[in-house]
Amino acid sequence: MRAAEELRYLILAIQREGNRLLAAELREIGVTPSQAEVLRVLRDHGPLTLNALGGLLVCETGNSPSRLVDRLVTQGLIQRDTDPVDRRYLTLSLTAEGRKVSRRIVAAENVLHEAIDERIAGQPVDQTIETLRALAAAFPAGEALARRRAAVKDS
Amino acid sequence: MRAAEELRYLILAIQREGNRLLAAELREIGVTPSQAEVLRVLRDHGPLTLNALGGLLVCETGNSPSRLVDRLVTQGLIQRDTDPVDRRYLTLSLTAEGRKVSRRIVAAENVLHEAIDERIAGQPVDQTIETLRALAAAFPAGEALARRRAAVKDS
DNA sequence: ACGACACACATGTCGTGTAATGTATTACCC
DNA sequence: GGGTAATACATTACACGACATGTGTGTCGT
Repeated sequence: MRAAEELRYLILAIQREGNRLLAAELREIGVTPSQAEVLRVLRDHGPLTLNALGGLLVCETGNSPSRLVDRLVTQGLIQRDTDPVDRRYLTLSLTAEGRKVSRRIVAAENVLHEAIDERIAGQPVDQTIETLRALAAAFPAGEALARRRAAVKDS
Repeated sequence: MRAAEELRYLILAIQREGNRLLAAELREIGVTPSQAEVLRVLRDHGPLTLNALGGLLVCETGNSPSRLVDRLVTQGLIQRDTDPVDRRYLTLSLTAEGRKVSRRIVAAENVLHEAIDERIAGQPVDQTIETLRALAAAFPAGEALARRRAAVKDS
């Protein structure tokens, strides 16, 4: 099998399985992996407009994550206010409940991350990350990651 | 950011973007990336039952890919017959049209694979693949890939 | 000032991806 | 042989993910 093809299928397989495992960890918290990412981004990067949030998400490239946010508002985890000076913009922020849930999400993610750490122990992980960064760099979702790294560095 | 977390998001980003690019290539052929995988597997691994097909797919782990096959049958790309000796089983095979489409799919995939090759040129790809194989090995979807490799080797 | 444009967000539609449940068919065991 | 369990597949329900399109809201040129 061609290297690019194997890479593609490996990445697909790992992504699916990681998502499944994370979903299982998050189930009792009552959020999905995508919803968890929104809460994590909102917790780490302050109040955001919908587009700014979308720009920091790896899931849901392209369009604004209106519906993703909808469900979190319905669950009382996110507060959504329209900006009074420019009524086109939303201001999204975590509610108290949302902050509480985001702490549990971090714990659930850590369970997955430790499972990953075990599986890749002894492998050249830094090399691998560098290769994958090169692959992701040109893509919108890769840029979202880079923006998050930059924002963390600033703070 | 922790290595496991960065790995997770990189893999998510690359998978999304790869899927988007492949979907764009496949659009004019009229199939989705998942449908393309079914046609490829069916082309490479002869007639299969639904469960056997599911065992070779990286997309759609777990359940039997009934719906996925449904649409391909509707499009006239797959022939679905019930096994006469054990009527629980299906026999899935490509139609003539399905074989024609599968050839166009290979060409579309090659466009993506060449784009990937360009992006990872100069990177230690073999190392990366080995690391990802270690990560995928324990998972059902990873086993699907291993089964496909084994089946190709046999033939 | 007003009309075209640009911008932010919302909505509709289609095809997954996953889990849970239902249904038909065969195998097993007494 | 008849009832029960196992097996293969189908169906349902929910939430995405992507694309296209719609709807308010503000900006800018004239």
